[in-house]
Amino acid sequence: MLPEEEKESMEKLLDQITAVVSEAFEKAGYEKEYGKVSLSNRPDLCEYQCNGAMAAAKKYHCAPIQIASKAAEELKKETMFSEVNAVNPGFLNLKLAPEFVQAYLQSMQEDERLGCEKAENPKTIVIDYGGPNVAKPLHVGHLRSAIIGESVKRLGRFAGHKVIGDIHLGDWGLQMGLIITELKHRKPELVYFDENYTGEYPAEAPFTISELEEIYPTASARSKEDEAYKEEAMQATYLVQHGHRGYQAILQHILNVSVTDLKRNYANLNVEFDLWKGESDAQPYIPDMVERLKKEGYAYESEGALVVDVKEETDTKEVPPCMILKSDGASLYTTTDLATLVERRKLFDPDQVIYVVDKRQEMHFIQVFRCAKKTGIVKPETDLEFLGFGTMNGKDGKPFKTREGGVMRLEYLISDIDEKMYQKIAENPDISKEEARETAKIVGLSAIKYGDLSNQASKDYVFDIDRFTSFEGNTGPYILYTIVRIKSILNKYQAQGGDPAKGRIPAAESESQKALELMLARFNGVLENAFEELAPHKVCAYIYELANCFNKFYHETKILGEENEEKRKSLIALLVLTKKVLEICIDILGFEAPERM
RNA sequence: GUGUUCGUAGCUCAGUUGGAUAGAGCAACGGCCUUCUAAGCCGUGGGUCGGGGGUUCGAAUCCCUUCGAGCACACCA
Repeated sequence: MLPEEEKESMEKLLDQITAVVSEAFEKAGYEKEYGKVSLSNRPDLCEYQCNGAMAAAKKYHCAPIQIASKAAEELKKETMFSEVNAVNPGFLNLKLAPEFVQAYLQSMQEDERLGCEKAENPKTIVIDYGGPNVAKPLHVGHLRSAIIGESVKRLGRFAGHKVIGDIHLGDWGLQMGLIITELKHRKPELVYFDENYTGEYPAEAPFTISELEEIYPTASARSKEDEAYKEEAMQATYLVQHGHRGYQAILQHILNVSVTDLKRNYANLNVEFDLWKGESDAQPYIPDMVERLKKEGYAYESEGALVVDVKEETDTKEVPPCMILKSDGASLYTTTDLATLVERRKLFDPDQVIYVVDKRQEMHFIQVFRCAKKTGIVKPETDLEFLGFGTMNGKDGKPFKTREGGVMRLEYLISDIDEKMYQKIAENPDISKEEARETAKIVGLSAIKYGDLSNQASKDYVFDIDRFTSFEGNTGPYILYTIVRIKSILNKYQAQGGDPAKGRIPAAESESQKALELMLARFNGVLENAFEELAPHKVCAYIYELANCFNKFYHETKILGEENEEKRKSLIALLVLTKKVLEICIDILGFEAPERM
């Protein structure tokens, strides 16, 4: 392999400033640690600030303003800043020179990754998200896991890690027995129920997806009233889990039919999984795992069940033991999750496993994680991460329901929103009906995803269709609208014979342009931080601010109307960069922008 | 009961990990389209950061306490 050309990595803007300020502290006779710089929280006074002098005052027994002033003396020699002020009680207020910002953005523009470094030591990360049950339609409860998980996956990939998304299907347990039982009652003549049948089973499933979606709730309801029926279902569950040929063939049909349907649904959400594994895939790993836990003395019998203690001294509350086998010897949720970790280690040897699941499952994962660590199912250094999300509530603050009080099917929710979006877009007479339909889908998805992702994942949030489809303010459509505006200008520029790729970033000439450029410069830092904290909402907050900055700049600045050709070119370059940053960010959030809207 | 998360404008949410005058959007009111998309921009009003105490130069943020809400507490997933 040829040695790659050594490319100078692009240090984040904040780090560059901090380095210079730290040096100034050192030159002034103070420890450089005090030179940490942060974003200004008083934009009226400065762009960046350093509060270190206040902390240093104690150590050096003098007034903070003196320390700040001395550091400021040093900093005034730097060309990086256009303004350096020490103000009471000891703040150091900084403004960057427009030329410095210009140069920074210029190197960002020339870098394919816009100044984001790839991780030097890429990690292998498995993300467990989605988690739908087969034979049941997706409902709104599945929305958050899919949306958040997808975004975290993309954040990780963009950071240069090897990220594997696993849907982790719920394809094991009583539900399978219920479906088989109901099917047997309805169509006892099927070969799957002929115990003497030894031939090949049909390739065609004996049911469609809509039948399947009806069979399960029917069976589930009946099992709650009919003891014998439930008994039968449990027996069927046992048989399918212990190799009954006909039943396993049905299981395969259920899986195939469901997965086909799920793939279609997730594709509509722009969500993709690398792995379509399920709970059933982990089953083969259970016997050996259980055997080992027993042999090595981790697992013991308690009240008839097989458990592993996972208490820790620092616990502020009782953490019940992690149950490996029920008293009847059957496996359960924890068993499957542990076995899945065994499988994942064998197949991928991940450095990190992230579970994007409802936060109410936290206790379960505490137990699983501790048990996995304690018993060596995962390596000590494997990072097991619980990314719990809150409930999606309706306007009344209670879990989201249909008007009738039932669970809202995801498909219906999406088509509702698409329809409202279509009405709005169809108002534009220049857009054909077909294009309006397409655009409505794209914009609708942005409304749903942005509405979700702009909230902190861990908190409950209110899903208000009216608000999300009104498209004003801090919404996905607002972001898209901003991108579409830029596209429109760039298209016109090209139509006039201009080449958007040609220009160089300008030095800011106005307040609004400076603000826009400073915002663009934060890009790499924001993405890095968002991934570190597994916090897509920080990407949302960033693009919202960026879109605000752009729209203000747009409003004040003639771009195509700029007479000076060189200036016009460089303004276009600034638009191109803004567009790139916005597009990368929305791609990470999992949606895209239309050509017009 | 034990533990845990949370409580910020009428509503929905941020708050850069302890900094200066707590910010957005919606809703309300006012202004800006013969000129690059008005799904936009500019402006006005709206707050005891649930209450109380503490830690310190400095608290929405950390500690204690109290009130209120959600959630979880081994044979479901």
